[in-house]
Amino acid sequence: MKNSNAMVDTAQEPTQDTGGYSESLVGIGAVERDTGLSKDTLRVWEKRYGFPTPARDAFGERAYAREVVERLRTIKRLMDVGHRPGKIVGKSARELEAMSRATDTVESIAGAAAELAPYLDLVRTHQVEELRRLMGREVVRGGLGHFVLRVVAPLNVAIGEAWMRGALEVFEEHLYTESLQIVMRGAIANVPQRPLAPRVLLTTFPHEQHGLGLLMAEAMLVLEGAHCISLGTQTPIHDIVLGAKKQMADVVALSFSLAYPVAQAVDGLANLRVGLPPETEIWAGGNSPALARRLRAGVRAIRDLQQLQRAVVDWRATAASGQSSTQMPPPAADHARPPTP
Amino acid sequence: MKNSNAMVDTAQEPTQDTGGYSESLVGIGAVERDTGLSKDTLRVWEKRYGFPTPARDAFGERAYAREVVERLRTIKRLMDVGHRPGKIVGKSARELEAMSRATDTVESIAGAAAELAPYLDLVRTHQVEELRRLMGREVVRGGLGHFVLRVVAPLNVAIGEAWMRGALEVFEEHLYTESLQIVMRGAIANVPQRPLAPRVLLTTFPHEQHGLGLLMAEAMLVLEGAHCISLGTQTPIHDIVLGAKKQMADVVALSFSLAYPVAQAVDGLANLRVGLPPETEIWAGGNSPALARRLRAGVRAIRDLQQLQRAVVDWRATAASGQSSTQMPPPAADHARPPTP
DNA sequence: ATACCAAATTTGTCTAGGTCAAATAAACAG
DNA sequence: CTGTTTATTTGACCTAGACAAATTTGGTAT
Repeated sequence: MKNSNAMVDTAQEPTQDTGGYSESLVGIGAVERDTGLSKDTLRVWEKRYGFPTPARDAFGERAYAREVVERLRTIKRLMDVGHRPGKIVGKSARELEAMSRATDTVESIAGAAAELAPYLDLVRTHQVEELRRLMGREVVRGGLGHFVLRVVAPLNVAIGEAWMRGALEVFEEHLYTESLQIVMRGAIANVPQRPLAPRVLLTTFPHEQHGLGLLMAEAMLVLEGAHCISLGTQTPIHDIVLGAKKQMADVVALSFSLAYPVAQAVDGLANLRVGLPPETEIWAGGNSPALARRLRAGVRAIRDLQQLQRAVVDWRATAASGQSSTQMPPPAADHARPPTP
Repeated sequence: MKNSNAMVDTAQEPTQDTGGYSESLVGIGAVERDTGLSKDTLRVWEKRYGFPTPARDAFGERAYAREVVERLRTIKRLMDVGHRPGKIVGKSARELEAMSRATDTVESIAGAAAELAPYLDLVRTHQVEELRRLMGREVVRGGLGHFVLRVVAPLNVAIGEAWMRGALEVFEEHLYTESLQIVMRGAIANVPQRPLAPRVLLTTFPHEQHGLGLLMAEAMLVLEGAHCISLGTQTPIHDIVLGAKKQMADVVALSFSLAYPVAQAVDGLANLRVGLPPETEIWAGGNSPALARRLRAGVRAIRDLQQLQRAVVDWRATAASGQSSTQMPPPAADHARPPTP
């Protein structure tokens, strides 16, 4: 069969520091994966807006330049913030950048706390060990809850922003993610555990790449004393249903990243709802714009991490009448114990 | 725009336990997501093999029945193990099941060690806590190296097999993976760390879903006293190159699962080789058949985990003449310290 | 101004049928 | 039995058009 990524794999030049001119072109399939824009969409944009107008390789197949993919990503991001394709597809990189900055500043003001600078610096200088140590120290000092709410959440925003405007390499983002994951998993494991209600099954839908949201949610839930069962990322809906039943979960918690296709999220949630027994709640959190819309009945949108804790409290209040685990013991203290000080 | 999931949303009946006859039909987009078979593939199968032949909804669009999707999933599974579409697409559910079972027996004989039974039982009965505890205990008792080599490796084979023949639900496999990950990460973090040569950058190529191999490799490397920097899964090749340079890695270690497309692996390795400086070694491990072929010069195939440790020894022997870190200190002891006994 | 409804526009998913290189299997030669 | 052709299989990609749902626009009544 025709190699799905002939161009992707082979045409990719080393891009040496030798200011090399690199002619790397990628196929439509690769662009779909990288941008989240379907092949259909890419083709229809080409026809309607005249962009992108990729070169053609020897076989007459579309060959997109790197910068074009980059621009498409920017466009996708602007669309996620509410812009309409017709207005922005076709605009020059310069214009797009202007728009990005316009939106940025709005959020940056809110987010750009100076306290994050040390973390960002360490990421940019690839000081993994030091980064991990700094995070660990912060967990110990302020507690896991404090760490998640005041450090991780805003840091994620900052990192995401930096990545979007190209200020961060992919591998730097990977280093960050990996470090954070290690620290948080360690911290979660060290929260004194008592199996209390509700039983919460955590996971994401298929194709959701980002697992950090899940980890943050787990942290908050564990602190609240809930009993967490994480399936990791990318569980098919049918299996979420199965798992929830077998584990007798009271709640299924899902995480949706900004990039996750809205249609799939809405769709999936609807399917999940019909699949699960009515008494099993569904909590959906994350940055996805899908959660801004009002969701179908029986799905609760969790807009931020504090709300997640409130949801637990609510659940306990409601469940007090009719559930087996009627007791409402006080939540665990809001801090993790360090491994061995 | 046409709703990608009109049918999914609306036509899907509750599927209550009330033995209800449910007429739930799903659109082609949903099937693509659920099975991983592209729309193109589904349409071309329909034409060539006469299966699946979905009903059509009011708008003339394909509407697939639940059981059909299920059967497609089975077919996909068999294909992942090497069966060709032409031979199996169109076979009845009964025949497919027979094939699934046939594959087992061959491999089962090799793998089925009785010592794994306790683990498998716990997975099948969803005793996550207990599973985690059992694993943790084994780590403490026999050491991390022993755990990885004698338990995790064969267990992975057994689990993979069970999954293949449908004896394991997806969510059970997720539970297993998640538990194992927690235990191993914890154990790795507890190996006394001294930053020694070689510096090894660990990651996988894009689309590689399985991260366990990576974790196992990291465990062995850390035990050998190597300095590991993990980027997690799915790093674009270009970024692996960038990361390796910035981190001054001596070795880039990749993991390839059985399912990973052979062509992409070979291709990617070639690209990576030209991208990296010649003195940076590439070690490729995993179950992928791609590693059985002889690889291009400058890429070392790591066939099993012991060989990985040997590779480290070899590297040190070679590097002794010409590298900065010439010393060859004894590797760390082959066991992790329990968190707080 | 504000709320609400209807018409016009925008947008992306789907349909159909065709082409072709790469991967695999089969046939054949040494 | 091991290579080397040749044949077959397979899915990614292509063009071009149809159409429902979402969004915007325009108008009207409150």
